[in-house]
Amino acid sequence: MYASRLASMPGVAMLPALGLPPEAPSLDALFAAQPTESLAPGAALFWEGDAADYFYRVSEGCLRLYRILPDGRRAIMGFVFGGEMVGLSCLDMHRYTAEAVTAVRVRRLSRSRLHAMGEGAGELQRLLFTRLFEEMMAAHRHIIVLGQMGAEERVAHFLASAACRTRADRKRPVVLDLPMTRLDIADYLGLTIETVCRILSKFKRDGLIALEGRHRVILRSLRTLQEIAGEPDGFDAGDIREGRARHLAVEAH
Amino acid sequence: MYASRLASMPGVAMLPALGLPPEAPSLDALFAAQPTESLAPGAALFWEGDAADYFYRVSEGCLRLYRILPDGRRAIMGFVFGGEMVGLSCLDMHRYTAEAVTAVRVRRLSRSRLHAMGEGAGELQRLLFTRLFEEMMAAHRHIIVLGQMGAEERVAHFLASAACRTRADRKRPVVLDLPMTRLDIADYLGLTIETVCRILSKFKRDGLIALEGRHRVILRSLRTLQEIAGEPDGFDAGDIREGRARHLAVEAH
DNA sequence: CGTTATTTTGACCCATGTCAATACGGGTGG
DNA sequence: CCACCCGTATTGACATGGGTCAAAATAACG
Repeated sequence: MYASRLASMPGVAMLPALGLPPEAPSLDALFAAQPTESLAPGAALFWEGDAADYFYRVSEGCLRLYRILPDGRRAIMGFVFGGEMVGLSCLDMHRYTAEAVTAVRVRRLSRSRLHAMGEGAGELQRLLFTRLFEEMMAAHRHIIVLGQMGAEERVAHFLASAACRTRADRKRPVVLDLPMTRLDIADYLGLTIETVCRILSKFKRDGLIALEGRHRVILRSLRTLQEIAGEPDGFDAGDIREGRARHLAVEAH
Repeated sequence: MYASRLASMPGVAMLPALGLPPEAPSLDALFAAQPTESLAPGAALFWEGDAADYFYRVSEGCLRLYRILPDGRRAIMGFVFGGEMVGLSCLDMHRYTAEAVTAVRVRRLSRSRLHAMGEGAGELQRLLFTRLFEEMMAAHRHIIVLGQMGAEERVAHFLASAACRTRADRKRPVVLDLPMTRLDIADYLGLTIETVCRILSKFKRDGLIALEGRHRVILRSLRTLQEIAGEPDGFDAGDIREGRARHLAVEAH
């Protein structure tokens, strides 16, 4: 289970060390100095249990992050797209497997090396902390989706938040390319393939989306999807709606 | 909604600054230098949306961490018991409300001040990172529980992991004091009160637990509960069991 | 084009949620 | 110390969302 590592596994390239402008050692700049590695679809970037010696920045493609439970079920913790980072949220070893959904291009950064040069640079620490908090927020959102939302809400939320990641403006037809399979989506949302399909079909019938092939979804009404999802995220709704709130005090008497 | 803060809100006591042994500025030591504050049951330590100026160490009692969704549902993200910390996992403002379940005693530490002195002390940074990772791991566990496990598994997992937190040895009768209500448990596990009750009753019928009053649970067979929960946590089971694994390749042919 | 994996749809069933009644427990005032 | 009360918990009857099983349709790939 710990076999089949990276296709290419070049030694860590020399960092330009302190040759970078010390005032802005942006992570991006550090990554840019690293060689690019490639992963074929289905290949693993790292396995759950591997030593977490590096973290990564995906420049192109899509990864799925998952754990396999003892009885074989698979829980997908998240997806990573081009421009995003993976591998920070663990101390000593990876807590999940990262596997290429599509062909992927990544650059890696040595954790220990970064740590060493980071000692001085509070700036870097700050960046890492921030990234970590973002992951934490994502985890919290996921917990809420899985713990409180019904199937329809979950799928709507999935589509809506995918749309956000593309920075698509809230205006008309957002074209999404979802590279993962229905099973991936199901394992991510804690549903079954069939349920995901049925709900996508329903959204289609209702004119909320259009499906083109297996991986292209056109959101005809992101607004409506967001409503179904119960607001993309927290805020903007200070008013309590309908009634599913057993913990609220009884109405005025 | 942003009202009713702490009962007592003393200014941040002077830190012994660098008077502490610089080689071991343990967080506990820092906390110990802070005055203790008290919270009555139901009182909030902080609210979702509050500026995250401090973090806290609970010396006694139990807190629930939750978010209220726009439609009034409540998602409990976790519970905090004596000896544990809260309030780290956010950058600028708290992502959930922390509310006392029982009477609580806490000490607070100024985030900015700690940050200032932390610049030099890589040791401290390291401690915070570690705590953060632990929270991350807890979040991941929670995601798996909510996404993949059935009601019975969820409750078993809840009991088993509560038992672990008390550091009770795996040997016979573990006596748990669960200060939260059934509703709290339900909102934490993504279930309803009724389901939680029914499953507890079933466990009782099956001789796995005994209930004493509303808050005391005696685990007669932690082992069995852990099995129901599908292993307390990941490992130790390299073998794949029964069949709920659609993503596994078809059996040999 | 044919072959195979993925997706979609349908029929059916079960685990949980919902609604409603009852029982318990823990505090209060007599 | 006992009787009463109210919030919490438990139990039951029933409804239903979503899972399961099975078949058909569609896409991807050689």
